[in-house]
Amino acid sequence: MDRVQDKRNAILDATLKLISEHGFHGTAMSKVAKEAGVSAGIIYHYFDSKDDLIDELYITVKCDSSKAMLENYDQNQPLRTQIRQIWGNIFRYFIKHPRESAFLEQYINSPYYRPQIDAEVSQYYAPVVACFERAQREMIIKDFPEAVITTLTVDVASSLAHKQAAGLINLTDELIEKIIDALWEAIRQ
Amino acid sequence: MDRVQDKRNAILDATLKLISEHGFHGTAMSKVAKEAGVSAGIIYHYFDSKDDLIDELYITVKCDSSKAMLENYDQNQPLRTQIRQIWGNIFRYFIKHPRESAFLEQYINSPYYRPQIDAEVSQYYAPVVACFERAQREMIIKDFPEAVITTLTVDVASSLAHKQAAGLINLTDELIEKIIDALWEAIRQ
Amino acid sequence: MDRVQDKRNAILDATLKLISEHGFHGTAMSKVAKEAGVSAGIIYHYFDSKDDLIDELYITVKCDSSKAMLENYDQNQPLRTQIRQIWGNIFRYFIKHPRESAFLEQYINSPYYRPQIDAEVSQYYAPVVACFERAQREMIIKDFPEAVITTLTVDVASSLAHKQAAGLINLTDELIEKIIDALWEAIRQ
Amino acid sequence: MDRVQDKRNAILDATLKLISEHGFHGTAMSKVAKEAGVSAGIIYHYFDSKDDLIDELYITVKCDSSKAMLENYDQNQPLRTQIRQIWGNIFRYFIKHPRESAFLEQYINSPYYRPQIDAEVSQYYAPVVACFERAQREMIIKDFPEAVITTLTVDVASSLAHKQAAGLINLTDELIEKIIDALWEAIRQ
DNA sequence: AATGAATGAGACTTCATTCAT
DNA sequence: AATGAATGAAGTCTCATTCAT
Repeated sequence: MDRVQDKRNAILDATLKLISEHGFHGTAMSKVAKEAGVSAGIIYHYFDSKDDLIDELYITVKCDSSKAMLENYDQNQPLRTQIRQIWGNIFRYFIKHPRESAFLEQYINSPYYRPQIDAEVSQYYAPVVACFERAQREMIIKDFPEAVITTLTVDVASSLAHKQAAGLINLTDELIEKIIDALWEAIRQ
Repeated sequence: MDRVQDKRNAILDATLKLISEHGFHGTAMSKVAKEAGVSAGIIYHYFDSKDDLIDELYITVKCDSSKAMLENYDQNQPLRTQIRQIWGNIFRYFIKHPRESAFLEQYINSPYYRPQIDAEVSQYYAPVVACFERAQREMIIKDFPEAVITTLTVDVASSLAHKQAAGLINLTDELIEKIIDALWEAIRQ
Repeated sequence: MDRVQDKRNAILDATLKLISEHGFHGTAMSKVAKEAGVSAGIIYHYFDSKDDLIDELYITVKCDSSKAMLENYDQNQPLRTQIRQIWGNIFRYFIKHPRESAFLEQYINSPYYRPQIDAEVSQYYAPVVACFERAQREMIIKDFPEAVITTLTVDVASSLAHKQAAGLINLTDELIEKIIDALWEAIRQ
Repeated sequence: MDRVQDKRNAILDATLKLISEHGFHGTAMSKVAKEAGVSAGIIYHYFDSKDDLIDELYITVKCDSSKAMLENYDQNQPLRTQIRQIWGNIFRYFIKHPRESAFLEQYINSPYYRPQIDAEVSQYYAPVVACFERAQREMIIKDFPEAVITTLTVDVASSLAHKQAAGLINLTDELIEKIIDALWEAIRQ
């Protein structure tokens, strides 16, 4: 069982590495196999197809990032503190995981992405969504649609992390704090 | 002369349409030719390779969008008005041009993108950059690096337009105004 | 193992046949595949490219012909007998193997040929070279550079075999003997 | 008329240069046009096809080399002197004209070559052939078929010139004299 | 005579997927 | 569960040749 999961994960890791570096098109299944240290054929034992492998990778990364968003999350803190904690987590996650960041951006902007796939991972986001909804009900933040909130949080963080990885910016802790301050000003009421 | 540009543009248009719908990998040169109503071979008369075609399309779209940013731009208005005008232009451009929006996002997040290519189009951005720099010198907006400003303007607008095109959000004029208000709060000093 | 070599050899054989008949340009990879009874893709499992396939074929044929040169070669015989034996072997080889002969001539006179590639097969020629060098040291034959000796042996034989294959000449055993006699007169001291 | 011949010759020259350097396959008609300073279309005004162009080039080069063979040829000299003169001419021609030499070798060893094409140029060879036939009748040289004589003269010279051009040998005047001496020993009776 | 844009067949090569072992 | 040779469709690109101008 464990060994099985190891091999499956090795394949996912190899795929993540190669796609983040060379894109979907630049990532041949044979290269995934070599990078993962397995045979080309066995990938099809764990995944139905290349598309399925990529979808599964998306779900895996999305789950990981969702969990990372809630690190040190404390519902007893003031909502402003909670939201800032989530933001900080998002920023740190993407900066620490440039591969995941690059992969997610590619995936979401590619024809692979179908909104319905997010239904499978929405449960992991639930606490985050709930937190923002509560803040809206309590009129602490503005009444934007969820998609706008996501843009101002996940997408901004991912975009900045991407620029960091490309060397276009140097995101120090201090700068991150300033950006979080700014974003807070944007959504607070 | 005119005819030559017409054919070149027909190829670029076809490429834009197909890539925005089916991605880089899903866009075969033979399909571009068919969509543009030309033979497969002639594409290579106008462009060195598929990569070159895509790079040229990026530059073309980037120029168009840069020009659109400065529509009705009036340097005699207050800086706050100038910046809000630019933002409005960006939002409207991406919403009106979902193909360009989708293409740009795919391009930037793909291995095709190399920061150096932006050097070729930076001149078109110059007035926008100058506007924000002036606002920073006059201490009207916060002293963020340019990349952060770009994220909070172009990237946010592009991301929202993308969600609009996917049906995840309904960007009314009123909502756009509210988002611009919020972003202004984020960067104002 | 054996099967692997079989398939590789089938590809080399098919290439030899087609190139000797239709030239490099007239030999498409798809035709090689059909002639060899394999799929088009598998050729690239055994060879990097068409160029590599052709280079490998050259090395293979060169090795074969080198070995053939030394058939019944006996170092204890007088040097004159040794040299005549080698010449006879060369003539017989090229006449018996018109495909190899035609291929070698095409290859050597094409842009494929780079002198350095012969370094890989020079070891097989070593005994032949050594034999002629000994004959030069013992002042039995003239002191020509190696390239001249090669021309008067391999190249003349190849050229004659080519004409034989084209029906321009009828190389009987008797005529071959006479030509060998003549060549011996040319190089003897 | 003159201008017409100039353009035709420019095309032939360009073809000779490119084929001698890059082979038949590496010589596209568009490159010939560019090298000759003419448009791609006009080539088909002077030649029926690429194959025809190459055949015409062969005939042209063959005529030139045939004429060169007879330079300073004097029927009143002893036959031995006449033959040595021809040989010297051949050697000098090929060494001075490496492009022609390289082209001829490629052509003859390619599927382009059909023995019948030589019928068109045989008239130019006639004096040379006649010279060797006379020498055979007078029993000054051995009674080899014409093809063998050609091999020992034209082919040997061409082969050596080719090696000279490739830097594999240094054909000094002295060495050429020695090779001619050797070849004379080969065919003399 | 001349141009060079245009055509389209066909070349080389890649790669997702299968299957005998 | 695993291998990796094998398939063959499909992709990018080239180029001999044509033709409107």
